[in-house]
Amino acid sequence: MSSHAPNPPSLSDVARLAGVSLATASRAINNAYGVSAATRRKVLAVVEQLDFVASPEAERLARGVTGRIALVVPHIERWYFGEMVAGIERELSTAGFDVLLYHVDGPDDRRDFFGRLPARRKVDACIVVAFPLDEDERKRLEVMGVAMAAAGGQIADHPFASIDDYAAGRLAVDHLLALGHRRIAMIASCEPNVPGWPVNNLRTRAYIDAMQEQGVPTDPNLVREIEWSAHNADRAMHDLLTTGSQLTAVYVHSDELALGAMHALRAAGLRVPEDVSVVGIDDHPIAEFLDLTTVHQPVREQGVIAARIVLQSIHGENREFAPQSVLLPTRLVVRGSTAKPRSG
Amino acid sequence: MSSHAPNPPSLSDVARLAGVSLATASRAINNAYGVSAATRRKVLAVVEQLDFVASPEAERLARGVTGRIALVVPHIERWYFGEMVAGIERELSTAGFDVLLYHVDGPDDRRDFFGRLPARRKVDACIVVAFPLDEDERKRLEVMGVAMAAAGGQIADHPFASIDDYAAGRLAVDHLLALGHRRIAMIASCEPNVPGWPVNNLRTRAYIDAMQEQGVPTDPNLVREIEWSAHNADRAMHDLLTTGSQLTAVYVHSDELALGAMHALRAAGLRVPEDVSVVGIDDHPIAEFLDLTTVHQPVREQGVIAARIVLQSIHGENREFAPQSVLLPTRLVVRGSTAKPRSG
DNA sequence: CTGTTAGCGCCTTCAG
DNA sequence: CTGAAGGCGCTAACAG
Repeated sequence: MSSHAPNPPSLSDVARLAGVSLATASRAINNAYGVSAATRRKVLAVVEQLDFVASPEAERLARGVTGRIALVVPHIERWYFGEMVAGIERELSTAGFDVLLYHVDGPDDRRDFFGRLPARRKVDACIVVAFPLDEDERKRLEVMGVAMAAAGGQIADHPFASIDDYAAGRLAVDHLLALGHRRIAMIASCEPNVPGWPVNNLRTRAYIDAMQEQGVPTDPNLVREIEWSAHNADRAMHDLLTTGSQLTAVYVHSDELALGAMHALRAAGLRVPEDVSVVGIDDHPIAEFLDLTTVHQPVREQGVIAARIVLQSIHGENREFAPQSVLLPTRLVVRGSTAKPRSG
Repeated sequence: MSSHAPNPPSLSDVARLAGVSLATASRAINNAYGVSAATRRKVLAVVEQLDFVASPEAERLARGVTGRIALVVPHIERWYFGEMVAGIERELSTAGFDVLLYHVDGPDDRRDFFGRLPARRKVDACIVVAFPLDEDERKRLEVMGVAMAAAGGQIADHPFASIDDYAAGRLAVDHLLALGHRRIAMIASCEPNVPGWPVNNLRTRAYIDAMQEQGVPTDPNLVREIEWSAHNADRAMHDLLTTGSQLTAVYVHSDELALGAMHALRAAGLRVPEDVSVVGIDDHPIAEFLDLTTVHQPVREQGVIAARIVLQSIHGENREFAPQSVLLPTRLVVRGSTAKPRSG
């Protein structure tokens, strides 16, 4: 409990004060076999007294592992990502690992991160959160040469924890269809510069399939693709409305985008759900207070599982043993933003 | 670009292949003085070829610094905290530091973190984000013996970057008062178990002072203190309404709480701002879409400045040189949730 | 300008 | 059960 401004006590201090050798002190502290109970007690007493903590640098240099795991995450200010990080951090720190945070947001960050790979040689594993990577970026990650997992997404053939975005999308669109809607618009989000990101494809394909299965022709005039932001969703909704497409419902790729869409609806003097039904995806905490019908996904859990996956592959490195990927379930949460179409 | 599964190349590999000594290789790589251009080129070529990266453990063991900074943050899933982290991370990584993330949420996390101090000996400095600490926790933090700064709050006499919560509160309440409101309710948030946390005091005191200056008696029936959550705000608003306190406006300590309050208002069949005006604090991204009048605070900037503060104190450790704390400005953002009182 | 020599603080055979 | 000695990979004087 004493504050040591000058030099932290070293193992040799402990050894000297306890009257044993360095080796013995080390063994006692690490609970290794072959130390008498009395000796260990003596050493630990000194540790306590000196408030000794081993230098991780030295410890790890000698041992050859870092005890750290890199967490690569974009948009950390958004609920989804923060929630994911919360789950991951808890699991990792409980397992005794430290989390090295790499926030990769804009294209510059991105180029910098994958170019320099600042986490290289600093971690035992790496978790990438819902991050669409291009081919080059994936290759760069591999040169880190450590275990890897994806949370809320999928990267090459690495193990992952995520949801089935297609199923989630179907839940939302099928709900609208079941209510009797036919003129259903979609506001789809797409990552800039990464056209192939699966999430979008799947949530979009769910829409297309669901409509077709009901024999409803999908009308390009009812679809808008935007870069993720409530502003863009607001504008897209406004656009959809003025284009005069006679929609009775709108399926939005996420709740925060739905917020933007609802704003545009209100601005246009339309009521939800009387005039237009709205359904989102995520079950973001605000959804409840917006009375928004949405598809719930367990976010924190995805983080927890991704963390367990890398922990597993760190520990089982030697044996041939591939961790299992996990797809978590989603469920429709019906609130007040959806209803039967007026003229339905 | 080659992936090295077996053993990463070491400095001695580089030295051998370049035909120089370890020391020279090290100097060439670290841009130290006293290396001929030709030699350096040769060494760097080998570095490139081998895709060599120095072992941070060894580097730091030898150098005596860690190149890491601890970030202690609660509630990372909330916008405010995520935004703060984004600002801090960017600044630190640009300066070449790695960020060790410690998410401290519930009481258990808390006890664990301050008990074990997992960051001890692992970092050169520590940034604490808007975290109310009790006396014991602050003392524990000191034993880490490194530079420290607070972002969005204040800790003992450490330098900090935050806003003037009193001024922010005044901006909100004075606005309501100026519109003619007199029956103004307040929904105040308080951290559990930390009654003395300044933020709440200041935002609350702003309310009290503002009312008194206008000669409006503050009525305890118009005030509710809750633990931070939109749910609690919802309930508090409901309670305020049913208590029959004849309020015409409500001042809420933050935008996310205002969302809950607005939900209760809507549920009660009341309209904003026709029946009740609502004002929040933060200028959370959703505020715009809720058409919520609020007080803007620069969150990311607070993070950036806190980061600069610790960087400064790391570099200026030797000289007597205390970094300056910073109070960032806030401003009222008037939207559609506030208006003159009906009977005003 | 470059090579040699000690450590940095701890873990880990290998003897005793 | 315990001590002595070497080494993890790199940096930093100190000589040449």
